[in-house]
Amino acid sequence: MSMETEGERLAELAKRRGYFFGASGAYGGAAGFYTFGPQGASLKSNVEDAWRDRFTVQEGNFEIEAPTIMPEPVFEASGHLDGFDDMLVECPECGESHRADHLIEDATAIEEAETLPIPEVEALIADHELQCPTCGAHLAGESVDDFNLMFETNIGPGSSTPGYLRPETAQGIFVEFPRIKEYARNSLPFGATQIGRAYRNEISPRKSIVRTREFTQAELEQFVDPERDEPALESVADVAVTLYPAAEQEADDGDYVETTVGAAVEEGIIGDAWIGYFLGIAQEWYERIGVDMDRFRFRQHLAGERAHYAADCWDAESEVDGDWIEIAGFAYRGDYDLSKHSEYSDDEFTIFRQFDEPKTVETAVVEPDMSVLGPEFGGAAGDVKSALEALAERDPDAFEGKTVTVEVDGETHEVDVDVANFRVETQTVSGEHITPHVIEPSFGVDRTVYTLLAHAYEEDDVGDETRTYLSLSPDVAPTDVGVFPLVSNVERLVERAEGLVDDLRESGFSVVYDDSGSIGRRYRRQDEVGTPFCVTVDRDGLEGDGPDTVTIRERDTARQVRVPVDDLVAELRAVERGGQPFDDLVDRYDLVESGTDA
RNA sequence: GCGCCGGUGGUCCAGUGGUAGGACAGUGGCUUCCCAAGCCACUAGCCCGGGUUCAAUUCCCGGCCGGCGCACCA
Repeated sequence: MSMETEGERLAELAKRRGYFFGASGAYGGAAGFYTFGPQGASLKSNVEDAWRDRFTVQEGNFEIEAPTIMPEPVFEASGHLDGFDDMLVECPECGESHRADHLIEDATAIEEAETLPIPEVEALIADHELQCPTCGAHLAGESVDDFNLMFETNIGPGSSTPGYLRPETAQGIFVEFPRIKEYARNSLPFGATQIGRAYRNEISPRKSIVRTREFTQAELEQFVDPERDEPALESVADVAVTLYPAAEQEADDGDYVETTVGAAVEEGIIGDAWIGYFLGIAQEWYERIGVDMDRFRFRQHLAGERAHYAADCWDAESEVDGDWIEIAGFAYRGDYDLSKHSEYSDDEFTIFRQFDEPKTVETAVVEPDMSVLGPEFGGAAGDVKSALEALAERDPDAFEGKTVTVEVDGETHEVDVDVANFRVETQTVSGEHITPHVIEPSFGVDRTVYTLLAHAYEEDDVGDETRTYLSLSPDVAPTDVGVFPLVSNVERLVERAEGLVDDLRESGFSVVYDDSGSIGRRYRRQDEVGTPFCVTVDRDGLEGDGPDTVTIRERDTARQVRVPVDDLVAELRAVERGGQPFDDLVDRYDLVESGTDA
């Protein structure tokens, strides 16, 4: 085994074989941007399809596609605008970065230091002789850098309508909640999904496609009634998972907890049943698409690591080169997002929930006689009315007497109770508006692709040389099958092979035809890009007594079986899509001896 | 953003103050009935800008890109 890392081997193969490579290379490149080549684009698309099938279709959820650019108020509401506009100053002594605006707010009477221009912030640091909170070194003279992790743009001409490239796909779902809930016929629970690009102007993109400035997320926002809705936990209760709970991470001898989803929820290791449910189906999904489950875990966020709104949060992590990569996050976000958008926008982000039994409530109401209030209070009449309504709700007893007193703009006004038209009404209330809670499984598609490639990378020693192959799952492999004539100088073999290519493509397979060089070379090419099966047309198959046959070769073991041409599509379909093991073909058909072992 | 290291055909590397060589890959041809075989021919490269110099891929400075460490990852 060579000294280079998995990541380095992978990067080399990815460039050479068209999986992914740094983008815009002809112009020197741009850090943090990658192009997926023909193989990579196909693999990624297959991963997205597999995700869509599991998390949208199988769950009965709704997929949407929102814009990648949204106007500024969206991000004011979501909190991203504040969270991204950090002014950082780095300590010259200890290297620690600190929020410059916070330092100033702590040391002065200034409250919104964040809004100050940078030169002024630098001046304030010098004037007040601010020191590094970590080591006490003086920060005067250090430059203050503005870190805005969102890409900003202008919507339309001019700069009057600022917009931002979304830093996560989630906001697209939250913002459109009022529409989506109509589509869901105003009933909880329901889930909305989105697969799309998100953008973060990372300070320092790293590690190949693991941390980029433009990436693809697959997110599910599960909207639930926190008091009534429960997940179908029993369907995943027996799923075995490797958990790394916060308590174990903090313990000196902390270890993984090997358990089942059901037990973990039961024992409170997983704090919420919905989170448990999604960990369960995610576990099964990752396994199906080819993540090595010996290099996979669910890690709970530490208390300090969680976003302030998240009650419980787990990450799915995969191991590559000894590092754990976050490939998905599962957060219980409560009503945080919808409440914020309710507050900031003109729409209601609530669902009407009917009571089991209609309730009878007594409500204090006022219906002021405006024909009296108008002449009496003039321009203030409207405010007086509002004040009366507010008072009735707050303190019905205030209307006990003959007159009632309200205060408007510091002036006291007295109104006859009769004019206010106060009364207590008995109303039947059949339900209430609630803000749904949100459970958010959020998947990083690029990181998943990276994990699949890293975990699929295999090397076999064959004689003196090394056979490299990607043991990709047939579910996601870019090419389903390679088709070759055993030799290219026999016309019959070429024609039959080309005919099979057409047949297989018509049957929905992604097929590569290759007749160049030796057969071994062609097998190796397909091995290296992870094509699970190769079909070879040879003379023996056309000259036998019985029906014509071809061979099917399995990538990982290089075993071959000879199957009748007429059964080829059906057999390939079974091993490609149906999850039927190749062993089954080996049992039923003749094994073909090959010249060398593999 | 800071520090260290690096950047030569598609990929991986060697090398040089007088513009470059290998391996693998690729293309065409010959050969070839099962695992990167062989033969012939071919394609294809010094990251960008500035400086020093008669001359820079080579030396110097800056940038860009990449790797690692620190910070950042809401």
